[in-house]
Amino acid sequence: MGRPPFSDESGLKKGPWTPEEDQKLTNHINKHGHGSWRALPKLAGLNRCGKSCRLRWSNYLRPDIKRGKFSQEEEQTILNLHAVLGNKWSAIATHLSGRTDNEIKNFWNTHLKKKLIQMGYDPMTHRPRTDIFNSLQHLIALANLKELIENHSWEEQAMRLHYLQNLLQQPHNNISTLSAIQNAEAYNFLNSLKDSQFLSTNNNLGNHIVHQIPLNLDQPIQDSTPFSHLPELHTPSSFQTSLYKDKIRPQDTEFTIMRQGETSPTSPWLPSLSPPPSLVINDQRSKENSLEVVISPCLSEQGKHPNYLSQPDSEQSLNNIEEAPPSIWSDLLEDSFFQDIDKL
DNA sequence: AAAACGATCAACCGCGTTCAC
DNA sequence: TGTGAACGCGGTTGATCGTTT
Repeated sequence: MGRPPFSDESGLKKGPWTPEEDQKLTNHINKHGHGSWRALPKLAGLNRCGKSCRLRWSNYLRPDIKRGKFSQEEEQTILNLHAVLGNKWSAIATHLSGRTDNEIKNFWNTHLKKKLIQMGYDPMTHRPRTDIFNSLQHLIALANLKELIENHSWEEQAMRLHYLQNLLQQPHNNISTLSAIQNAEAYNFLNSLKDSQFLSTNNNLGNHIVHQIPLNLDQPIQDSTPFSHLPELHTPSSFQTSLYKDKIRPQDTEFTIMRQGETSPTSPWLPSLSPPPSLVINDQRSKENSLEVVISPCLSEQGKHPNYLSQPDSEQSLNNIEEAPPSIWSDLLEDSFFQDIDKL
């Protein structure tokens, strides 16, 4: 395995290490330590660069390296840590004695990532993949909405945006967390329009929207600023894009602020920090900035099954996604308005 | 039997950070 | 404070192995 030996222009050897080279490197480090990696090859009699020596030692020759398959417990630990740390392989490796960052990275890319994807989870967020990500073309179309709208009369623009608002302000009592997130995305999108140069340069349209905002929300409109009556939204930062800088959400759900790489209470890899949010997540704000992390292998709610990954197949989790109530996005995207966009 | 394909993983590369001067 | 060298990290590559057709 590896590449055939060859040299770079400086004459230093590259490619796979021979047993003789391994022996030289090991002997030298055992006697003198590695010291300066740059100086090491010369001192050890190796025709390699220091970087190559360091890598060979830290990933292969180090005496405390554990070899062989990852155990279930190690696998679970990696999942838990990745949910919190993201692709910080070296940080993850510090919690798995005998495993190198390279090994963990490879294991993640070849096994765990695929496993998560097959189970319907986004390997980066550790959350169920939403329709949003299956509708990339529609999102791209949304990004182009401004341009499209500018080609219509302002009355028509207002009508279409009003339609969007009506969809977004439907009651959410029975929606799942998943669709709540999707709705939040839709809200954020609309809100992004509010501050866009597009609306500020289309005063007629902006005023029209203000007057068209339905008054059936619990929270009254505080002022005449478009959308300002909508409550503050807390969404995972990993869901935020340039389109969604302002955070507006349906007010009957709340989200814990999460930084990139953090996991959510709904992550299957960590024990729930709160009751299962199958319908509504209530007041998670007290947990803001809480970085409490459970690293040990987690158990399911009942404490009987290790987790989703240990189930014989992933159909259950996939079915859960399929059974999620239709989101506002599907309504939005079925609208002829968006179908028109597709034709562009 | 052999070709095609996918999986695996050691090693390389480039970039950001740290440190010494 | 600025600069360059050294280091460390994450992403990517590509040869080899195993499986499927």
